[in-house]
Amino acid sequence: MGTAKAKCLDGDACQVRVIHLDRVERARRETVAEKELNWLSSIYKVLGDPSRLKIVMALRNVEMCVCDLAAFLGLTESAISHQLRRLKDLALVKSRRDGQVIYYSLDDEHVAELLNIGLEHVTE
Amino acid sequence: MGTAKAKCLDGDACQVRVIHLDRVERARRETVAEKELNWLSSIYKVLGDPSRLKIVMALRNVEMCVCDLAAFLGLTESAISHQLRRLKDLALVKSRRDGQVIYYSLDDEHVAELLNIGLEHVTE
DNA sequence: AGCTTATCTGAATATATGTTCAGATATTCA
DNA sequence: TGAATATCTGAACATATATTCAGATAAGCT
Repeated sequence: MGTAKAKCLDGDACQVRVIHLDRVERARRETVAEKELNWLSSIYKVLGDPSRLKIVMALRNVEMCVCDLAAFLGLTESAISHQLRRLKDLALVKSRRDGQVIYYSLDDEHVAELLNIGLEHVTE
Repeated sequence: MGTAKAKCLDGDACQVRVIHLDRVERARRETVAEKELNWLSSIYKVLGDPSRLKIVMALRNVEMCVCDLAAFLGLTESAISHQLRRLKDLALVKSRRDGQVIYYSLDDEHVAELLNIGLEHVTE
């Protein structure tokens, strides 16, 4: 460790500079699988929009339908529907039909926990 | 509750349709403060990019410098630097200078916890 | 002081994304 | 069946964003 001179990777081309080869190799060994990492990042990304986050935060407490959420957020029902689909595609939200009305709620305990940890961080 | 007829909000204009006024009002009462919600969503957003998530995942285990991370991710050092600044602005990552080298690591226990909960969700 | 290394910065570009609009689908009730 | 309600869908547009490139800053070494 310390200030080892730059080393090369990737065989011939050799354009990559590395100071701590051991750390890079360790990171490579212990890295999360690409597939899971992409999945996880898409989950964070979907929560990384104020409208969607407001939706899931509301759904922590009450089951709601599209037009309730539209009234709550002050957005078009169409906009809400688009966002709910993204949340549903990632299995953060589930839906239940009762007649013409479709009720949305959180899909999973993990989701609520993810939100709670985040809230803790933000509210100290 | 049930199938109450559409009601109006926002006074005169009356363009907002609501099925469950009680739920909307409850959501309004229990909602997270706008400021904290925006902050939290920006934290999720910054983790919602595969490159940045890979960076913080690596930093869970080892302190690393810019060019180590560049080698690990296969990206330009400039790109890494840009991303590290975003992570630092949100206090997810902190830095420590040792000579010419600047070492980056996670700033907070909450961050690691946030990542671990996410990983649990993704890896079952 | 110069030279090298490590990191940062700002402009530029190509891509992704949130919302709106207009219209389609699905369900209920008369 | 037809009308009304609730939700969905796809195109379009304006905005945000990740990366690259060229050059700037900061620290160590001779």
